[in-house]
Amino acid sequence: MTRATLTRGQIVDAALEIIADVGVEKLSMRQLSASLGASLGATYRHVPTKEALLALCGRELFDRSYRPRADDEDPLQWIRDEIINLYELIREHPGMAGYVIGHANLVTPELTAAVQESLVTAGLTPESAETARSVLAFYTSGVLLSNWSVVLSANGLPDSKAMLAAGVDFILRGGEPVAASQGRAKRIVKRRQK
Amino acid sequence: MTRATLTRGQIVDAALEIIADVGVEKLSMRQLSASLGASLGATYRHVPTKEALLALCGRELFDRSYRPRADDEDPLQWIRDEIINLYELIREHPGMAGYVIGHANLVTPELTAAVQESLVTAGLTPESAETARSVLAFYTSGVLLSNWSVVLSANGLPDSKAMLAAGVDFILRGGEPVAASQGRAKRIVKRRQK
DNA sequence: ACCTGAACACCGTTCAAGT
DNA sequence: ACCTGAACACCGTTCAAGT
Repeated sequence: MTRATLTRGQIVDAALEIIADVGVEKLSMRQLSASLGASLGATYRHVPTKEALLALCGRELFDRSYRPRADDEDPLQWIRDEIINLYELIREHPGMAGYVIGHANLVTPELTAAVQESLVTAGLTPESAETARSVLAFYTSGVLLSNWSVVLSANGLPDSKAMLAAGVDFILRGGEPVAASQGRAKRIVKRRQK
Repeated sequence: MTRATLTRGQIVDAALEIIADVGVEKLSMRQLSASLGASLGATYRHVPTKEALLALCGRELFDRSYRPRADDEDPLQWIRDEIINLYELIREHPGMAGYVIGHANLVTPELTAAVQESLVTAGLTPESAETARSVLAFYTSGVLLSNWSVVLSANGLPDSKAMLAAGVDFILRGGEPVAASQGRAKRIVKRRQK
């Protein structure tokens, strides 16, 4: 039987769904193809390799979690929300952290510029902002990749997001909270149009 | 043919050697067994699973890089040196970062205590020290896992260690260098006794 | 006890052959 | 053009059988 045209986007979305269900580790190209109602060869026509597909999935998660800063939005709060947004989205896709972070080209020039500008707007010198940017990026990467929630629950700590935010605050202003917590960060996840 | 008794330690060492050569990705239990002159089944008698073996390798790297702080040693400089030590050792074993970091139990209570004490000795309040500790841990994890050197060389930056140290300094004291650079960090790698 | 090596149940990837 | 599905060259893991 022949199939309606298969697309890269469909493959990425289907892969992310399986990953959300069972984790990256248990994703196979065969299962993925089956879930799309396609053959193994068909999938490979649109995606060169499994590794490449996972990189695409990583970028997709990154894109879904990114939200530009509104003009009237507190710059540090925006950074904090962005990090927490990405953190939650990745936690829903076990094992994806490495693919979101692994290849540096995921951090787009736009994002770099937006963070840099936010930090300067918040009062840091351009040089401090550059260092803070890289520290924030690596701190966030570390949090995403470590089995953070395990550590936390082992210590009986209540809220991983609060601790994540505390780390960001520490980096940004030496421990003073960025803002009185205005409820939790708005969670915005863009989904591909069907 | 029969073999002189195989040990877990030999297996871990042989695995790390292969990893240093070709990276984790290309390590197979068959190749590993062959390099030990043993059979596949023999290896599996001493190690329950490949994943478990890699966790052991991660811990071994961690142990090799750890060096307790001398009484007369500057505490912040010690932290900095420890991080750089681990960073270099991991870079020599491509793909191992995830296994060094992945499971939180690698960060032993001893290390946690040593870092905490060093930070307090350096003048931080116990509460700040706790936050700084977790920020440092995640920052370091992020650096280890990201393909940092790629980013750096792309930007034409000269010395990845200098940048790593700058990040640590930023966390520890807001950008002021921890110490006038006294040459590079002493590199101490313990190797298992043969 | 410890080891061997064949066997099992999978992988990712390719490619002739179909429509 | 796009898809099928068999085939290839591997995996990690197990386990009867040997010593």
